Amino acid sequence: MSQEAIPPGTLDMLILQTLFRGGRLHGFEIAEAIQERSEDVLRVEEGSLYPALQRLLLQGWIAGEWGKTEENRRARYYKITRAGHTQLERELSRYRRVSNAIGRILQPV
Amino acid sequence: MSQEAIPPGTLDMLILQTLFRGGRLHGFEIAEAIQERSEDVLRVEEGSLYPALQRLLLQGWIAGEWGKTEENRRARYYKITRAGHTQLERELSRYRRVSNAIGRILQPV
DNA sequence: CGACATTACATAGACAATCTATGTCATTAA
DNA sequence: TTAATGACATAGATTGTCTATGTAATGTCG
Repeated sequence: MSQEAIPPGTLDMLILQTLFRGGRLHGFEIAEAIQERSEDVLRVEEGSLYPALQRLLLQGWIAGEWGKTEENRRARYYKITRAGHTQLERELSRYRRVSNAIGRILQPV
Repeated sequence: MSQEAIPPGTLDMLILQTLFRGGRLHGFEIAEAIQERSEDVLRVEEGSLYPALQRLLLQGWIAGEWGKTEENRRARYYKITRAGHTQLERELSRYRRVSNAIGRILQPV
């Protein structure tokens, strides 16, 4: 089944939401979670994921710390911050607003 | 009320859908229709609109002809072609697919 | 009559955000 | 000891929107 790219402007929201739901995850797990919950429709490339995580760190919306996976590999674990949660709410409401607006344009008569 | 930009990747679909519904419209009317039906949430800038119309013309998805508005101004009137309608269907189904996938990620538990 | 706002189309360049391609390093498996 | 995999990372290409600007024609108002 053909996978789709993440629509520009939604990646940060999807990462924040995934961390909000998932608690403490490293990069790979975040990408996997997005792919799985989308039922394989969406796929996050690593070249999009890691720069996005850096942006979110820099904004203070997520916090990260180095650790080890169960398979004993180094990995950076992230969790969403209080400010990140506020930001998530902002992005969610903006997304819904736009989404509904597009829906009104698309809906027949 | 603050307006939002058109999400990247959706403008062509919105134009095609507007022409599908509206019949024969010129550029300005298309932009107005999108803004109105979105209840003023979305706004298409001219710098986005006209290049998009050129793309669609080039692809053969819309056809255009010069005419006069009711106020006697020159304007280019567009209508959607058969190929454009096929393309619209493609873009609609892709949009819904992605939209639903994002919905699954966002929905609580 | 002349200045100005408005309508409508158009283009160049800026900018944002994703992707592709590539690379590194460490661990586990063959 | 080599190969495959997991995990992170960056550079550069690409795409598509926006901002800013410009032209031209019509209608309006002092």
